[in-house]
Amino acid sequence: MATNSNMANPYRKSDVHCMDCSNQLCFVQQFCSPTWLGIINECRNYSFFRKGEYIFHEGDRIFGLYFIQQGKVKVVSAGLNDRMHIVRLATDGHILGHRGLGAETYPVGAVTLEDSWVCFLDNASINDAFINNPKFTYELMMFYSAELRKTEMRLRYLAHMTMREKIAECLLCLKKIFGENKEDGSLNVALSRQEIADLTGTNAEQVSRELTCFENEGLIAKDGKRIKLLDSNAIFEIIACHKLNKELVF
Amino acid sequence: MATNSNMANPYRKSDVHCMDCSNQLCFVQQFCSPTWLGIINECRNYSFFRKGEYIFHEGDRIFGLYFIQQGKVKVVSAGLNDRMHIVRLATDGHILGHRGLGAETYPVGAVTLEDSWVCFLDNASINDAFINNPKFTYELMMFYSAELRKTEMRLRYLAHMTMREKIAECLLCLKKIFGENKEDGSLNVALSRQEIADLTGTNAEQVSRELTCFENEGLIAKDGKRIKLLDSNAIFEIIACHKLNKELVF
DNA sequence: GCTATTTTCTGCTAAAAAACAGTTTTTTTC
DNA sequence: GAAAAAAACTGTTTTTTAGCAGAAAATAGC
Repeated sequence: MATNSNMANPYRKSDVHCMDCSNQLCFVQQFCSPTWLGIINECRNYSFFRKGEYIFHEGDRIFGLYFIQQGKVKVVSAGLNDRMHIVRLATDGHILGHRGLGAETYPVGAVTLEDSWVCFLDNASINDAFINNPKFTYELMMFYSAELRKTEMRLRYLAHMTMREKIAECLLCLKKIFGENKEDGSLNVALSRQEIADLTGTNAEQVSRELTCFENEGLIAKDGKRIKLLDSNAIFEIIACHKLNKELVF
Repeated sequence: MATNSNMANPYRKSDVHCMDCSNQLCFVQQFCSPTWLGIINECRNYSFFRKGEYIFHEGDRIFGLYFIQQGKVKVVSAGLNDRMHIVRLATDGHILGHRGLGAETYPVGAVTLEDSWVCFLDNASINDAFINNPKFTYELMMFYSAELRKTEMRLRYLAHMTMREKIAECLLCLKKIFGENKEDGSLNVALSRQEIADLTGTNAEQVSRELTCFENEGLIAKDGKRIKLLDSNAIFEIIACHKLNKELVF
């Protein structure tokens, strides 16, 4: 519930034109026509969020779509007695606030895991972009369909895996989404034990215990929140019995 | 693993033109131009699947998209030692085989829960339809985005709910998807205890036990596979503590 | 309509996971 | 750099869930 000037008034122009944006993964940059890129550049809002701030809250009215220009975000949903569930993790080029049309409210909230720069496009602009950029609409459809498939697979894994397996799967997912540090090889994201628990549907104690096990088995090295996967193949072996599609999930 | 003539050669023409199809929920009928409806009517394949038959198997190559004209289908994924997981349930107007483009394989299989009639459109036709019907592409994008949101919510529930809660949620979902019989008020779908277990991520014994509890508490009436919800509100109360969005899930 | 087969139910036991509690370590704040 | 606060760790207890087994009921086959 942190307040900052950007939340109250998250409408700031970027000095950089969409055409010159460093984020090559942005759907707008990739699939909108040059003409439209200019239009979108004018109507978009660029804002900065400090670590731990809400980009939007669960229950907020939907005004448009958010594109992560640079940063790391967790998409959360409030659960039983203050318990949070992390629905999804997102980083550079990812989209937040699916289905930014109509007068509905967000079923989830979005909180930054570290300082992040986010572009915002309101419903009207997005709608115009859809009408005038069939390629953009098509690619977004393909993106959602791929995301749906991935989420359906995760649903299956979470329903049938043990704690140990879920935590192993989580570590591989974190590697896939955020990558590893080039210098020391540790995961490019620092989550608390509680956040890993919120992600896997267990509790912080269990995560702590299991990570200690993994370390004793030589699968990982840990230094506080920084975790390094020493043997990804061996970690994958833990969940291999579920016959999951490596290309699909990781 | 049943074999029938339709599986080997599921290419049969329907006597009914797409324009006159009784399924008003079909995306093609709703959002393609009249001209394109004629083209699609010519290139689609209409086939019949008896109860328990596979429409496609996990790992099959993707050749196109399936539209359920009439029937009930479970989308499944094989798990640990013969255990199945039901990823999703589908009925009239629903789409099977997301992302029917490219040379990938299905991450899931589809099995009919009862006799069903299914339309099939191959990749090339679907692609042509996308290019020439922006409205169709747009609506499909919206559909996937809504499905994604629903699946993300389900992911959250399954991660944090107890067995009792999961089974309660499942019953309400079944009511939402298949509706209730007008005559006796029972759910319009007959799943085995094992299938309910595959849907909720538990086992048949647990489901049996919990349904007996629900019956003793006056929440449901059951007669074999036919289940009747006697007090939907009381069932919802079981999961109300998870603060789930009633409109979103049910 | 009877028999065989499958499904469902229910009690019991074993295993897994959650909850609690207290200690240690790390991080934050002044 | 010390004190306070937060996070992480670890042992123990309690609760929940899974697995097994056998009886009862329902369904299918002849």
